[in-house]
This record gives sequence, C-alpha cells and structure tokens, in this order.
Amino acid sequence: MSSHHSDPRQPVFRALADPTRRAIIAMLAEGARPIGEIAAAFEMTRPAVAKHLAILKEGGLITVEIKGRERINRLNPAALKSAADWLNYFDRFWDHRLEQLKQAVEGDPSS
Amino acid sequence: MSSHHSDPRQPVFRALADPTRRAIIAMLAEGARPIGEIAAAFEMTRPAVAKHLAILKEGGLITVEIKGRERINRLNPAALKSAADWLNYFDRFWDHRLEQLKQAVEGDPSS
DNA sequence: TTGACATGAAACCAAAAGGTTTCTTATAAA
DNA sequence: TTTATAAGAAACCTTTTGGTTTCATGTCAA
Repeated sequence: MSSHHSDPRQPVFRALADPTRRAIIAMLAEGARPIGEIAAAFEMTRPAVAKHLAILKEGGLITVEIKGRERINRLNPAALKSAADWLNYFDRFWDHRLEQLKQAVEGDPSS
Repeated sequence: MSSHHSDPRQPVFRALADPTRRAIIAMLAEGARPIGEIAAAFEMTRPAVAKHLAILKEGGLITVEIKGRERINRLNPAALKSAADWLNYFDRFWDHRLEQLKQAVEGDPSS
C-alpha cells in the first residue's frame, strides 16, 4: 500500500475531508435536492457549494439528474463503501466483537 | 449537522485525506516504528514525513513513545472509530445485511 | 415574448497543504 | 570525549483549496 501508485480511494477520501461536504452528504441522505436548496442551508455562496458538489461528483458520491432547469443531486451511498471498507479493516485492532460479526455475515448469504 | 460549529471528527477526516498518511497508518498497523524507518519507505524527506506524523497526532491516530533518541510512533486504532462510525451510518443505504448484524452485536454485550 | 429563476462558468484571491533545505539538539557508541 | 545517529525546528517555496464576485445561459411562467 505505497503512495507512489495512484490510490483509487483517493477521490473518495478527498471528498470526505471537508466538513461542508460531509454535511452535504448527510443532507442528501435524507433526499435528493437541487443545488439552490442545498446552498440555502449553508453560510456560503452557491458557486462555493457548486465546487463542493463537483468534488463529490469526482468521488462518485453523488449523481446529477437534469430535470428542466434544475439539477437534482442524488447521493450514491455505494461510493462510500470503499472508504468504509478501508477503515473497517482496522476494526480488528479496537473491537474484536464487530470483527466476529462481519465474518459471520460474510459466511451466511441467506440472512 | 451544519458546518459552522466545529466538527469533532474533522481532525480525523483531515488526517485520512492524504494517501501518504493512509499508507503510514497501514504501515503502523503492522507494528510501531520510529520516524526514520517510516521515512525510508517513502520517496520524500524525513521532515515531510514528520509533518504527516504531526497531523496524524492531531487526529489522535498515533501516539509517540520516547525511547532513548528514538521516538516510537504507535497506531491508535480506536481513533479511527469516529470516522468509521460516521461512514457506517450509510451502510443502511447500500447493504441491509450488515445493518442487521451490527444491531445484533450491539444488543449482545456478552459475545 | 418578456421577465424571473436555476444554474453554469470564469477570473480572481487568501490561506492552507505539502514539500524542500539548512541548522540545532540530544543520545549512543567508538 | 569525539563522532555518528535520530530527530526536532525554522524558513522558505509552489500548488491546491475554499471561497468570492461577475457574467452568461437555458428554462419556466405571466
């Protein structure tokens, strides 16, 4: 896991690095929204929010559906999985119980 | 979850944003190391690695044990939990099975 | 068809990030 | 007691980041 070959997780971790972007992710988890509605919830201009959305798009965390003059931004939660996977690898170092459960799930496709 | 009040998770997500720092985390998961040994594994100078270690310290992801003239950097995996928790909240949106398991774990402290 | 609205795009800016070199300090070892 | 080693600290530099303002464009609605 050296850093000199490009890390496919990088765009996701980069997107997660900013608190505004994490708040946008949390907001979109409750439902897809156009940029105007998102920008209204933050103390910054719409172009600033547009840049954050562009970075979220680069990470594959959101998709955009054009609907008339609106662009509906929709969360793509599956894109969070690569980051979650990386972090959850370290579960074994601080919570042995969770590790046991994950192994149980992976071994039981019928649940 | 607005961004105008400081997010306690921010130092952790910030630390995770850089690929070199994630590689350092992975390296320290295999065992604590002094900075010289870490720096030798990367194509950058030791002061550059020292800055990365400082950011990891700010996020509480590593602790330092002074041993003679060496500083042993040791991973503190528990600090990864806050980021993992945040991400795992979104599990429900892409993997219902894992969600079921986590609830089972939390409800059974004896395992 | 004219006006209002939702958005994109470009130019610009200050601060933060990520790196370097050089110098100093503390410990170990010959 | 010198000399080599491990590391911190400071100064500096370039690029990226996160924000702004201003302007252009496409679509809906009177």
